[in-house]
Amino acid sequence: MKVLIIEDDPLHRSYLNEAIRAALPECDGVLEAENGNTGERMARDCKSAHIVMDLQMGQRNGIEAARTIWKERPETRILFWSNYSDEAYVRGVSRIVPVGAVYGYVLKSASDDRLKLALRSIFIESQCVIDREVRGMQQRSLGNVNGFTEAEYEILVDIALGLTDRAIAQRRNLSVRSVQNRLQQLYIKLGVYQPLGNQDDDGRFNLRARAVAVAFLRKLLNHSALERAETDLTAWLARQPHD
Amino acid sequence: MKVLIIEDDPLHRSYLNEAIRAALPECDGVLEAENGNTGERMARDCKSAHIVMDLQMGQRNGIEAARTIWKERPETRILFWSNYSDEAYVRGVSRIVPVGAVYGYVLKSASDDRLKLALRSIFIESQCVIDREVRGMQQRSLGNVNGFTEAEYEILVDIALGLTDRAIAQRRNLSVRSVQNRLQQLYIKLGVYQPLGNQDDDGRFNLRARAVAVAFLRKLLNHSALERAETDLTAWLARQPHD
DNA sequence: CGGGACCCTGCGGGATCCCGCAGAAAATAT
DNA sequence: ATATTTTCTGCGGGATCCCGCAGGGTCCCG
Repeated sequence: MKVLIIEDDPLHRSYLNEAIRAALPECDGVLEAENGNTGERMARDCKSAHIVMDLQMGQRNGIEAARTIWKERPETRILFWSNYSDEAYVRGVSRIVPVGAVYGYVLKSASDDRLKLALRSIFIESQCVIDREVRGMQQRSLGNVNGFTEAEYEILVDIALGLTDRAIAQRRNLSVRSVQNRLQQLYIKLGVYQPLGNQDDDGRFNLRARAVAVAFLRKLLNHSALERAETDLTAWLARQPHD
Repeated sequence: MKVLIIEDDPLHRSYLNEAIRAALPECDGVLEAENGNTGERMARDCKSAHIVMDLQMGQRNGIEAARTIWKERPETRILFWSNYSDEAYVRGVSRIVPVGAVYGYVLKSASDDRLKLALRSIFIESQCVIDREVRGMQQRSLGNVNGFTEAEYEILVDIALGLTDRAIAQRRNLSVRSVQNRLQQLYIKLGVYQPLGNQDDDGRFNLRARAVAVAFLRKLLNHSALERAETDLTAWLARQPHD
């Protein structure tokens, strides 16, 4: 059994290495990659079915890497070890995890023991381990009390990218009016909507831009989510016949 | 001589601690704080004039902390030790550094020796040390070849917050038309401007929203910059007589 | 002093956005 | 199968945005 570490911070990498050797004596080899690209390649080459990786790396995003790795071998077990529990990350992960896959999500702030326990649970006992904090957010997010539909999230990303209503309609196969309906939904859920009576702060905010701002502040969006969306968008634009 | 570490990652904290002891044998005490708030307090209490801190901490942003620390004692020497060289960070730092202050900015990816050298330069020899990569960005940014004016950056932040033209005009004491002029400048510099002939991708993008997206992708803006701007904004809103 | 470079400002118009209203279509419940 | 809810859609109008055009300041230079 081999374990692959994908993590760009050398300190964290060596810490992980040590933790893995301590927690998994049956492991006979720990490999290290310092970014998503080489991580993917090494996963492919050495057929390691056990991976620990950081989200948020400079070169190539952890989620991107995980997606392609899982696409090639869905039975791979991945433990995400991240600094943050941004909704953007959690959503990004749950979007790509294959059905029935074993994975984990623990925060770097977790204790030593917790990490080791997670390692054993996932790699030995085939059991998912999601950090309590992350799990809580997941519940809130998907259990639709104040959570965002896939449709709403999608349109949020679209306006964050700077698309017009018309472009979004085209992309999502909707009428312009429907796009605007969804936007209204979004504005309401983000608490940005302005009932007409409000004289105080009326007209101060451009709803569209404001929605993106609060989404960022709430960490519903973050840099890597935006980056991912941007590459998706350019791919779509390229496929598009020029009007 | 005492040194104060402000850094939320325990691994990095202990690494720093070790590096400081090794590089500065004349140092007779290393203190640690795990977020900006306690960092500020400790800086105030123990009158340490030598600080090493991370930007990007969960609790309270490094830049915020540095600002208040420098406001209280401008002669404090601060070494910023950060993962990234986002333009938003660099700009944020250079905005708050007092005239004549000694400070440094080195990336976490720098070698051991580089860090130790920086520590000695700043704390012993009173010399500023800016990482080459950061310095490069600073030049490009301020030497106005493709760099952004303070005015342009300001209006970028304003639209990122979701303000309307009118609100911006009010806030910055300008006419609406002037705001729009600056926006046009911004659009051009961000490479978002659409000359009218372009039939291909004409009308796909909402310039205002697109500008914000591009700024984020280029790391001209990031979460902490936005957060800072948001608190400034709410302060201004509170000061504002209701219409 | 006149010319030039720059920024601020008003005007006007076309494009876009925001959204209430109301009917059609689809999904869901009873 | 019918009722109810949800979603999609067109229409229309007011607000906002985007920006060309032109006039008015300020500052600098010859």
